[in-house]
Amino acid sequence: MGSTKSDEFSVKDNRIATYAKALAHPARVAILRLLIQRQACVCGDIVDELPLSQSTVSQHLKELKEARLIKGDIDGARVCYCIDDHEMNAAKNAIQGLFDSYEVQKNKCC
Amino acid sequence: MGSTKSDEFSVKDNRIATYAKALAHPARVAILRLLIQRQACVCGDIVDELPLSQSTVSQHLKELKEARLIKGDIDGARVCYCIDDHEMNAAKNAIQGLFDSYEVQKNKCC
DNA sequence: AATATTAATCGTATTTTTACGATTAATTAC
DNA sequence: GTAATTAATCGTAAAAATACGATTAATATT
Repeated sequence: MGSTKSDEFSVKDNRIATYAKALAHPARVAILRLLIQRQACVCGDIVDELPLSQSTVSQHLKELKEARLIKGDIDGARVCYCIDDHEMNAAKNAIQGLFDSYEVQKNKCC
Repeated sequence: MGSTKSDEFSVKDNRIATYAKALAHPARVAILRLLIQRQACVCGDIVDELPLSQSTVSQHLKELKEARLIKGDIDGARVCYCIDDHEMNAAKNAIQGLFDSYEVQKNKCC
């Protein structure tokens, strides 16, 4: 009890939910926005921009990495993060697909 | 400690996060999809379609209502749910806005 | 009026998320 | 080689989400 019954729902709905979950915290949205603006960004710079501790930012980065929306390139002691283009498009299409299906239904005049 | 530091982030990022959170569970995506397909749906019918108890579905409906993505019209003892068109568009635009800003940056050739 | 149906809410257990400080492992600078 | 920097991970506390059964309040049926 308490845990999510993911298996009971369609793969499609789970995919949308997973992508949405990655966007479901303002810190993670802010990180994505930062990476979009700057194309790429070293972890420390992200920490500097956010009102959160290094460890907390690292945790948010991990979640975005697990959702595959970003990837990190190791550059010596630093890690340079950037958007994962392929997965970002997949997320866009998955979420947009839901909104689009709404538009389609809406425009079926009755 | 433990709670989300919403105030520390922009209104824009919080709005995206809030809409995304509403979509961050497959049951809620399934509910939205159902309402899109059928235009409107009585609560009991939604319960019948989902592999969750009545109380759990009610809780998910509450969250979607709080995010304003759906609204419920009372019809006697029943409640008929449907998409809130205005807010659905707002959600679409907010989330799409993030993805679009990525597209724009990406196409700025360098 | 008594009973049945419907959907929200309450209470509760469990899990997950959020957040931080401390530690660790690795690279870099001295 | 030692010290400093960097970022991930560990441990932990607090909060929020998920799920369900039981109860409640309201309408509908008999």
